[in-house]
Amino acid sequence: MQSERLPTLEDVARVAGVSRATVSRVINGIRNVDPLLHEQVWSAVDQTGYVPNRLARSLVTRRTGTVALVVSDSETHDDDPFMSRFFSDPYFGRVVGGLMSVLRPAGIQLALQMVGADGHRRLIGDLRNGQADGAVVLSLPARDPLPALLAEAAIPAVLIGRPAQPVPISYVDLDNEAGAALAAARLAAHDRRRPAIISGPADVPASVDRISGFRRAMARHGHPWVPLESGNFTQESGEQAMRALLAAHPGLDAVFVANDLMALGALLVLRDAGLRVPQDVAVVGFDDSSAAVAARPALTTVRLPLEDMAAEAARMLLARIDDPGTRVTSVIYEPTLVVRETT
Amino acid sequence: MQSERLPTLEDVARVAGVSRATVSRVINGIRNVDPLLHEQVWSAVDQTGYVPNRLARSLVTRRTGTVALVVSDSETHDDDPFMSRFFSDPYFGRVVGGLMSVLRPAGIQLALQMVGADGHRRLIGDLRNGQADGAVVLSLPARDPLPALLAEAAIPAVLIGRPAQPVPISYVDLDNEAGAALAAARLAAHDRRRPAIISGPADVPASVDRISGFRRAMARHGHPWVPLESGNFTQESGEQAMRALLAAHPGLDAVFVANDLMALGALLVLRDAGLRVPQDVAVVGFDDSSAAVAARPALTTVRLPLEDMAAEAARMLLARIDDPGTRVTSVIYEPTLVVRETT
DNA sequence: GGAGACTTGGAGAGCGCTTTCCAAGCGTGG
DNA sequence: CCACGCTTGGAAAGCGCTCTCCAAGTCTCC
Repeated sequence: MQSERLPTLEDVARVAGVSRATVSRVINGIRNVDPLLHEQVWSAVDQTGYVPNRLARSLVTRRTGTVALVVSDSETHDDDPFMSRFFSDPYFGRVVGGLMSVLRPAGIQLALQMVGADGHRRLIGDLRNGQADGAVVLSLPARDPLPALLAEAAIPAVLIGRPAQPVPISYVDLDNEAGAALAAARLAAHDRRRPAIISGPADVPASVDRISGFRRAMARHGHPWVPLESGNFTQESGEQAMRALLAAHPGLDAVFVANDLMALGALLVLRDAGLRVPQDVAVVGFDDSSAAVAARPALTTVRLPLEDMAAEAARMLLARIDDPGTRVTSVIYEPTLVVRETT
Repeated sequence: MQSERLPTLEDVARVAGVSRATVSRVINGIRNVDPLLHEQVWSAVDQTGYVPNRLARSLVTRRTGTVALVVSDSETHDDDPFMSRFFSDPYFGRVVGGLMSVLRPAGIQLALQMVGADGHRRLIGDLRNGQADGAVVLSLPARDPLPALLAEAAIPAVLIGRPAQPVPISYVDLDNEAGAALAAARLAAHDRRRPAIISGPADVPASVDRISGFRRAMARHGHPWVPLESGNFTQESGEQAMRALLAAHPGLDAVFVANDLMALGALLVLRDAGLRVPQDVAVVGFDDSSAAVAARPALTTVRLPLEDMAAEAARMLLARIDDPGTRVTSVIYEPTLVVRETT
């Protein structure tokens, strides 16, 4: 890597018999260059095997051709195993896939940035002086100061998921309330009378919305109150919640679970309890992740088009980078219900 | 982001009343600086809110503090949906998690690089002139030219998974043969007499080893030949393979499946065919991914300690970056069998 | 045929940082 | 008391690139 010196613009210029500036013009596709020289330069580039040095270029253009995927988790620390759990969750992969689908064709790199309780200041600093042109933020904890800091520093950024406190930053999200209502409607239509909820953490916006959406819709269908047990989006927590629910409300005949992984856990517990799904208890999940298809019985679930959302976030970010004057906007996706075997 | 100019070394120097060089020394922790000045400099840093510009620093030091995670897939193109499938596979997340566990404490960034059929040359160029200090390579296709190119360009790199052709590059891998043998032993011990294999693509080294390891071990146990059907590591392909196997060998009583996702598919098909697992047919998977625990019945599987492997790869890479003279070495992990309900 | 407008190439000044080289300041021993 | 060696700070030369100026050359039109 450091062995012999790599060819530079200067070298190309020498071989082509022109000045550095001319080579730069040709390479960056600026007109006003004699076709003949144009030709000469390219052949010199071939000859020398020249590749522009991105660092040097970025230093002057103030553009890196990189965006950061910031995974913010101000509540845990570096040695916390939570992070690895997060990465193996399908959620992370879907987001990366979605981002890549628009970033890659645009020739933009994705840099992964994790930031814990302390790193905020540092992150902002790095971002500001050219680590990346902008950031897509996956903000995990409820009261994360990061979105506000980003807005304040005027760093182009797009959040995936609505921030807990209103902040002047663009975001993409799903209409979680509507999604939950969809689930409720399905359950009510099949005449379930004793529904329950397994929710996510009580302080995450998405979680809150799913709960209120479900409860509100159920109220409309004549069930003013729905018991709730909350988990943390892992399969294991889903199992625990299901057990607790079963103990407290043995007669329940429907469960709305705030994500598929927890629903998977719930399914296992129901099975172990000798309850048939969907005959005895109907289950609706949320996300439509690969887990939903893999589940037995296959899970009816609210589709969260995460890949599309991430792709849209990437597009919004790119637009904002191109023109910082772009207005702060948010895109809310409409959920759909994917009916499979558990309802 | 571009609004007002960020403080530079120069600014700090002015505030502290010393020269640029001195500030640089203090910041980079070089001795030989009067404690008094030392103090003054740091307070000036605080005062100005100075953050060193990584780009400028990298340009001169030739160190970026970034390593690339290269996902190489020379056989598909940009618009191929294969990639998104890959990202949602737990495999990707586990690797990222493992890498991060050592990179993050070391203060090193991870940049995601995807490279398709054409991008090799460009990638090498970018890597050579300082996109990253080194690369961890996830090489998907069988005859990928990338490892050889990296070796030739003398770029610090570590592969995850043995390359198809021998190449002078370090790698981490699992002893796939031994893993398959473990599965075979388990099956034989439970007196299964009609085993079958669902393998991965025939040209991927890991796949080949798992097949030969299983067959060899089974031969030792008195089953000289084992029928095989191959898939592509997706759940769906697992289903297809299982169906084909069932059609061709209705009497089979054991299946060794080359990864958990395909095993999940196999399980579903067996269930639909009215076969009980493990009573009628025993199933052993490979990977010990989250899918194995989620499966019903829970999947007996060969554990692939991917997080550990990725972490080790990161450590090896870091060592090699620090001292390019480090010898090319490979670390082979020993597999273990995780017994659950399917055997 | 010459002045003005336009095209095209080159010189050079940085972008923000590190690091070598040098000079000044200090203490010591002869 | 002066020569010598050591410590410590500063000046300046780049790292590889872009891009603004400016000069030279070409063309057009009166």
